[in-house]
Amino acid sequence: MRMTPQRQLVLDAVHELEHATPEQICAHVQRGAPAVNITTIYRTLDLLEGLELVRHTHLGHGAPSYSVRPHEHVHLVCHDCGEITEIPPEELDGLAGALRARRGFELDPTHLALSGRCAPCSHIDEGSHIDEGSHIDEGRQADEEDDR
Amino acid sequence: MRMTPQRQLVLDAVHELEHATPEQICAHVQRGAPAVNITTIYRTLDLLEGLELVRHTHLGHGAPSYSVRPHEHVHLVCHDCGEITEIPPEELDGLAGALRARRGFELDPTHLALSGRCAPCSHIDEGSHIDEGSHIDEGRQADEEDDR
DNA sequence: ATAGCTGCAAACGGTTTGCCTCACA
DNA sequence: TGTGAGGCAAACCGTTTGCAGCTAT
Repeated sequence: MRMTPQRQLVLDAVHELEHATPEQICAHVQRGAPAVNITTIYRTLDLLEGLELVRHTHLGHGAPSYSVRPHEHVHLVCHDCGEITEIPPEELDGLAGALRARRGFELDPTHLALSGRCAPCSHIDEGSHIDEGSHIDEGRQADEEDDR
Repeated sequence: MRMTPQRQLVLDAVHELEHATPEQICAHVQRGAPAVNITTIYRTLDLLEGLELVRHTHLGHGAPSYSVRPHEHVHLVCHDCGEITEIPPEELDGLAGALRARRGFELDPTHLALSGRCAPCSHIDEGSHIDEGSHIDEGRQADEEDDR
């Protein structure tokens, strides 16, 4: 395997962006090297994943999110506002131990996100819609077209 | 809203199939009513989900899986062989309580699957590849093209 | 010369959209 | 008669494939 410029660029992009979809990585790479094709992004991500340099996480809907390998954590996705929170994998140790003991299942908590509602969204609902969307900013919204 | 024949058929299919993708539901419905279009399946699933009659779970890759609402459980997906195991949501009560207490996050454990390796796959690996793919049957495999 | 990497275009699976028609309250 | 449901075709996003040309060995 050769570490070509394209491959280095993709790896750099994954490092810089943290939690980026292939499309976002592509856009980032193309800012410096417009000729790079999205096909190459996909092929390279596959390759880097095989080398255990990066890994991807499914956040629920749409495209997976890539991050660099040593940087592992569990993702909590709010399905109201789309906010993503990271927590250390150790918080799932109890569950992981139980699953291993009870059914021999080796949990890999970083590969799939956990879904639910973040604190602000839970509170909004308790107080019967105080101010719809108050803490939701432009960046990424999950209103109607939420998930799926 | 009217409970049209198509809608009833989709709801029936979700009941009968349990954990079916929209495409599978469509195929099932079309066995009895070939004219029903996949568009209708999607629209109806959306609708039934809004009515809280069904819900979908992301099993990681590809299409989500729909099941009837009261029948809830957590899914464990093996990313070696693709096997799906169901466990009662109560097994995550400890984790859910911790997330709620520590960060106000209301976990919805049925919406996203948990990923890892099932017991047989873990054992294969411990014994350094005794018989590659021994317990894996034709139905659904996850070898190379596994996830993503 | 030959392998491997890349770009391009086309296909793909899953899903959504627009539009036109139809049935029914 | 007007509203909403369904069918169809086309668009869409995310991803993969085939193939041809290039490049470093």
